[in-house]
Amino acid sequence: MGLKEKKQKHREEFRREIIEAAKSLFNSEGYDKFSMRGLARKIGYTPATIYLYFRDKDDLLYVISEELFAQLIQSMDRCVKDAPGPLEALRQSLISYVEFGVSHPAHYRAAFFTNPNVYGSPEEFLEKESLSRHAYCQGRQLAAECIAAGKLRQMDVDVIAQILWTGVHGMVDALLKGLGK
Amino acid sequence: MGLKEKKQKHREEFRREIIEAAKSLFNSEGYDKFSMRGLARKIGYTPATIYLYFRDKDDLLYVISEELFAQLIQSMDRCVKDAPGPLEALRQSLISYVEFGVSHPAHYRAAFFTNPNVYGSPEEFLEKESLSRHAYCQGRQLAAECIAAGKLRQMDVDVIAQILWTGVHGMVDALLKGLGK
DNA sequence: CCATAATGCTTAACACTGTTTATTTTAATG
DNA sequence: CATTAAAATAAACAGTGTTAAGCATTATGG
Repeated sequence: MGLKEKKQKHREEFRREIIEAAKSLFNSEGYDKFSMRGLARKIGYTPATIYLYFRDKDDLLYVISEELFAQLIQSMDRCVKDAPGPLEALRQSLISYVEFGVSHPAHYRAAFFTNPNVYGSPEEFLEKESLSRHAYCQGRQLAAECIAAGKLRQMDVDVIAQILWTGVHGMVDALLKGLGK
Repeated sequence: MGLKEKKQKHREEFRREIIEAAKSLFNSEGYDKFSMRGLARKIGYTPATIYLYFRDKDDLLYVISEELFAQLIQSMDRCVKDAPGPLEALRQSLISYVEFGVSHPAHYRAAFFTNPNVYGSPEEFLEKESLSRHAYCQGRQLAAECIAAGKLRQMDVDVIAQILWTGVHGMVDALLKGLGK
């Protein structure tokens, strides 16, 4: 009987409503001002209701972050498609990472600057198959292709990938802090 | 009469006691678990007492951070003294920055990864004459000397300084997250 | 059609947080 | 010793994330 499916749909629509409200609140109020109670107020429900749709605050933030990383991956894919070669693809991907970071400050902060992290401990991050991790691996893949094509000096792929990520991440952080003057 | 001075000394000794307890609690419990109430419990006083010695939580964290930056500056000075030339001095200073960061994770997080920041808004950071800022300027000075000595390509000092800081900061962040495998 | 079961939501509480005000205790001074 | 100044506190305010218990409303099986 299709009633149960309709129930399920209703449930997921409400989930979406919460996520969208959370995203909006998150962007307007910033990470530290964001609260479950405030979100509940915004959607016109009791705080406890949110917990029927999300395990806890971290779960909600995780879902939001993952959706943003999906966007980043899309953007990186576009870079790869449009680029004439692997080096340019890598270059543009790194640029799109920085753009991604600076255009979603609160989310970027939540994903990378806070503790306890929404992506759990470093070990959990490495084990769990998140979109965040997927984006990183995609960057590493690009670097590998550059090495294979002789466009980048021969070296450990993980080393170069981490150097590159360290660079763009530091860049984003500096820009978010307004240290780029 | 020297009694008032002795009062003052007592006051400062108590301040130190709070700072030391806070530092210890900070390192053992981490940034997010640190609380004024927990600190008060630790030193055997009421939370309100701390507010007779520090304006608020941010003030206390600021003082702690500044003391750590004083250490960093000392370490950088040693690098400059021991190095044979400006380039090596810069190199060693950058290394000591990373070492500084990874050996004081909770403090580093508080100083750089949280919002609201203990160093206030980016504008306030640039205006206020903090030791944090002093350390940065010292690094820039080293870079300038390298350029002057022809050891570094001629370019805008602020640009190279920010590139370097971005690099080591990203490095520390990656290491703190355990992404260095 | 109605009793039963399940669902969705809320109320109320727990255990915290930072911070302030008024009050009491403690210590120093005239 | 009484008075005054300083230090510490109790109690409250306003907020946080989270959960267990209760109350409706809705769907289902007899």
